[in-house]
Amino acid sequence: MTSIKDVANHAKVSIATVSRALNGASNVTEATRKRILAAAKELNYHPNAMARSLVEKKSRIFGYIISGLKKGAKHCIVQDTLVGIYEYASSIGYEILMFAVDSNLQRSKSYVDFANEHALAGVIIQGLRTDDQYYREMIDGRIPCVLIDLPADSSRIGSVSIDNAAAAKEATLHLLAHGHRNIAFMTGVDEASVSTERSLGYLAALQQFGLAIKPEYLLHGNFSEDDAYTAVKDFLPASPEVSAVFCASDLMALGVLRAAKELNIKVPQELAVIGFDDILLAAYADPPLTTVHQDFTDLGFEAARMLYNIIKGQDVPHTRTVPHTFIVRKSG
Amino acid sequence: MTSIKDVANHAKVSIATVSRALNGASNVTEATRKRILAAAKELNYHPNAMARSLVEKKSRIFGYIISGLKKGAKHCIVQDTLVGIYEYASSIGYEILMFAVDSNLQRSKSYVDFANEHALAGVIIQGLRTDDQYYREMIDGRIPCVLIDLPADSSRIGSVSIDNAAAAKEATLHLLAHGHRNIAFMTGVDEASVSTERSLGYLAALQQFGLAIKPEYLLHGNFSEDDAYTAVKDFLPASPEVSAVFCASDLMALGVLRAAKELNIKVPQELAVIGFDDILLAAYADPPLTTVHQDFTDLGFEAARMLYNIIKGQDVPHTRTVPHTFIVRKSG
DNA sequence: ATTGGCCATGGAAACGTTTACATGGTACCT
DNA sequence: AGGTACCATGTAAACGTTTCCATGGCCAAT
Repeated sequence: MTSIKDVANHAKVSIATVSRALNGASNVTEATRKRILAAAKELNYHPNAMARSLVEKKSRIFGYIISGLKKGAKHCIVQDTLVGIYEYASSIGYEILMFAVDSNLQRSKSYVDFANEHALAGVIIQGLRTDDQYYREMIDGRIPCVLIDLPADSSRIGSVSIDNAAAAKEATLHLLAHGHRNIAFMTGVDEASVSTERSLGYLAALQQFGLAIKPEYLLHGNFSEDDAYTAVKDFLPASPEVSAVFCASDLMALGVLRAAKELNIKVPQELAVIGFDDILLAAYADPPLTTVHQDFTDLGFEAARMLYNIIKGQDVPHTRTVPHTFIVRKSG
Repeated sequence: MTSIKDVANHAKVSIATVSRALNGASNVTEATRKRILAAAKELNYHPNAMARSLVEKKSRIFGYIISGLKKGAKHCIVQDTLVGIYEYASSIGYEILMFAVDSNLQRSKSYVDFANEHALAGVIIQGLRTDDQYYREMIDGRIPCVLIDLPADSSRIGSVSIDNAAAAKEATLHLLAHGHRNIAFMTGVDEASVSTERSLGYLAALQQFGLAIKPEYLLHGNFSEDDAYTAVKDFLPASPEVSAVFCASDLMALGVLRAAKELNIKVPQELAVIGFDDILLAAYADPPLTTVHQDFTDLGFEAARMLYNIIKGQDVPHTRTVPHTFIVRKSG
């Protein structure tokens, strides 16, 4: 590999000058800069990222830390988010290093160590529960963080998400407007803030219509298709007055759809079902799912953009709400 | 950050001994090793990846180079593959750095430069066409490569894929066994070896049944749902004798399904449709797609495993065929 | 004409590792 | 007892950058 030394020799200057010229420092004569640029190009020189990071004590790499990256996922959330992160990162010459935190994958090190070892410029965290073992240490550390779908409880870190409460309220209001009065809600997991936000939206809509809140209408699906299926399979026959189920995720809505089919309950005639996320399968479900669309690519892009702003010390808001869309299909 | 120096001071030894102890060199007394390990743990020491890579001239990072990572993909191939790569990489303490090559994303540098700058231990390449601008340079370079779904034309590099020709033959034989004699084939793009392999399998099956090959039955879908839709929309009405279409990808099969629906052609009664890949949507299509299942997570895992073997100089075969499964659903 | 200041460039340190080589002690062999 | 060989440990160089500080030339001001 050709190093800065080779360029220096070739251009008959010192390595210091080469470094300055290549990094756009002002104090280099135009003539020498040109000579250096020419030499660099001729020798096909590309700076060694590690040497640079070592001296700068900071790499030009974003960490993308995700929880729940596992085989056979029924959605492309990670991929879609990655596209957005990648798009922004590549526009500013940054790379993306992956880290998956998975309970059944015993890593020898935590993502905190991971971030430090590679002197990451910043990390984007997605899908993590706030009760995670290392969460506190990470966001209290010295490495800039942007959280996707997690609340930022410190002004030092960023947070990006859609307005989950508003979206959930919107969806519930849609059901209410169509005459539904006994609407069950399938929650995800309590440790995920999006889940509680969506519950809040659901409750707010009921309240707006002056409806009493029935705790027995809150079902627990753990963001899992199977758990939702099980929960609803017992619940629906026992509560025939329920005419609609609003699910905090499409995956759970799919489970509800499956249960309804097995119970011979017609969707949407006898039961309206609404999901959340608009994963790929939502449009292909039978019937196609009415749901809240969130654009994970946008979410990723905005997260990366915010991260870069934080790194650059820009004084920008550290919370960003990305628009969502309510999509009416056939299920409710 | 605590460095090796801190550990050395704390354990009252030189940094060289610390390095040796931590890297499991044999020539360290058990007593000092223990003392060093204790010191490292107490100080929460983690070696700086960049400093290490710099002196070793090789990082412990795999590059994952993909073509066609874009917003709104209708499949999770990248994500699924990533899971497999990640699983193996993390088991050996390696990380994954992403690189997307995309025509509409003008990167300032090529993936060859990318790999060199980061002194990647190796790269896994997926989705690339062999006529790519940098392909030759990359696989002829000094960085170990494993290709997914690309033929390895050199013994220095690895290649992982399913047996595309056999799978395509299997699918075509299935149609033939069900009485179909006029079977059209929807190809992907000629520059993708999987596409030509699948063509070969299709032709081999026809040949086995002693059927003449009709060039007009070869449709061009460019691996695109819309292109397949367009191609078949003209073709089907003009060729009523055709009773089956075998597509080199599920996405194209989806396009065919859509066209058939619009042409009021019943699938599978009037037209059998078979796809390839078994993407998530295949099972949810209407009717559910009969297709060839390939496990991208396995593919990724095997690619990473092979890459590591190559790096370690293991003398293993540089071509690996991962099992596929033919899945009969409702479409053909 | 001398001095002061600015500016382009160079020298060298520093970043945190690994590792080749040097060193000194201990145990074994003759 | 003297020498030798081995083994644990230390010293220092090297990896390729960036950047602080030094240097020297040139121009302008007195």
